[in-house]
Amino acid sequence: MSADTRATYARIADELRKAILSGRMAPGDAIPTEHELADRYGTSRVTVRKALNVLKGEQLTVSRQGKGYFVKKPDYSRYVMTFAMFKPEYAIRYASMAVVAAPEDVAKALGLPGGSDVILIGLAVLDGAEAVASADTYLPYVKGFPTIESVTHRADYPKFVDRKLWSILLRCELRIGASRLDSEHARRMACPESEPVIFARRLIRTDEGRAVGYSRYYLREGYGELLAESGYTASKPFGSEA
Amino acid sequence: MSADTRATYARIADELRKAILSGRMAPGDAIPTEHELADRYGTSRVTVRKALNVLKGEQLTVSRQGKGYFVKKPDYSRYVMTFAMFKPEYAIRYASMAVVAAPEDVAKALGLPGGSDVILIGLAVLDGAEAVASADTYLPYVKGFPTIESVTHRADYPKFVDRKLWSILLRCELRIGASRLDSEHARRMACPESEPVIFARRLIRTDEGRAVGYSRYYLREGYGELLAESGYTASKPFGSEA
DNA sequence: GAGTGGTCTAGACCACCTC
DNA sequence: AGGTGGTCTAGACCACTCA
Repeated sequence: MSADTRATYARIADELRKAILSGRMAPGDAIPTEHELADRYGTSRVTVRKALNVLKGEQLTVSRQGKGYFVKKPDYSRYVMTFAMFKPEYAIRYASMAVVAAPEDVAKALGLPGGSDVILIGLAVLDGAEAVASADTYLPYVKGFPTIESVTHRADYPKFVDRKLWSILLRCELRIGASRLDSEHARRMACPESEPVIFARRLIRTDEGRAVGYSRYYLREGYGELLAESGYTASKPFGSEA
Repeated sequence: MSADTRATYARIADELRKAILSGRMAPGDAIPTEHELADRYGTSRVTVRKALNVLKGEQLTVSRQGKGYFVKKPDYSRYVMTFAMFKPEYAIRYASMAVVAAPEDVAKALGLPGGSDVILIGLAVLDGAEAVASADTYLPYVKGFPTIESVTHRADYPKFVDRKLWSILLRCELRIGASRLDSEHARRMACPESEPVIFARRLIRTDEGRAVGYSRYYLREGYGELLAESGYTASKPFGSEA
């Protein structure tokens, strides 16, 4: 009786979503067929499909041709994490900026012959006066391409990358481990050596697999924790609306 | 001239995707209008919309009503990570299983009064003979609900949760830091004390925010690294197909 | 063969943006 | 006012599954 301004597909999706999230429909359960939902809501099959696709985008359902739609089993082992390294509240102090011979692990990660020239950008992340993180970024040294100067104007390396220098299709791999702080980075951050830190390495590659950047990160306790989220909330940011 | 068995919308999506990923269309660029694409491919607007929604689900485009579709700026600071703790190639050895008074951090995380009874499940993860990880899981002790016995039959806690004991709507938060191994867990894993480890804490909550589980994880170097991925590949698992 | 989801059409009207 | 995307219809045919 009340004026319902919402779209029909959104109403259908809302009611099904509520039934799933409340547990009224459990993982594996069949969802009413498209025809039945179309009849029940007095709408067309296309509209019902749109509602069901919204739920599919939210990772709540799956469909199998010839069988039907089913409530999906959630995957609590998949997490969404944000890692930007340079939080806005922190400052950056450059420690080194040079063309150097690539260390062995760097050459291997970047797929370069041992000892190739690479650009090294070393920096510390400061929370006030205290250094809470340290990073070494290595870029393949290609004449005339990403110059040191262009990099220095973009403290945040991935943002620099976004500026169409490379195509949109980049993939980042982040490997997270724990380590003791070595003497070089302890000195850079002026903190006790052998302190336990998060040791993360990020490899940036193009879609063809060519490595275009490699970074080592050392995160002290003061930097904060890496926060990852799973479950329904995690799927939302990637979900489609239609 | 060749028989094209693919669906029309898939072909349109493929060509647009290629244009975006190759850099031919850059972030911020406008995508041809629905009408233009419909004309160009000799198909209906509905089919074109389906193709565009596929790309939207892949996080490659955004649409703004009244304006058009645009190539989206990628977000390389969002990562997708898998963390299941119990890899199939590893074995599990239980170290303790008891009802205990909740330690302070556990009580706080679970939102219980200090000293409340909680179920503690301590275990080590074994790679052959060597312990590579250790976990302490705490569950609120509710009479007759998740009993110790039911938990022991499900080494993997989230899987146990999936069995409809709680609704599908759970959220996991994983906080990742680095720490030194304390004496208790060093003893449990029979390894040197003060070894640097990944120290992760996972909090599981219902959609209403009620905490239903809290775990502390200690991951040694031998456990392996946590791998997180970003970029186009990362958005795929969550993308919608329509 | 009956029922299911997957694809597709040729229109329609609305909401929003820009000029 | 004209163009854009957002919603929706009432059908159609195809591909797949299962009895």
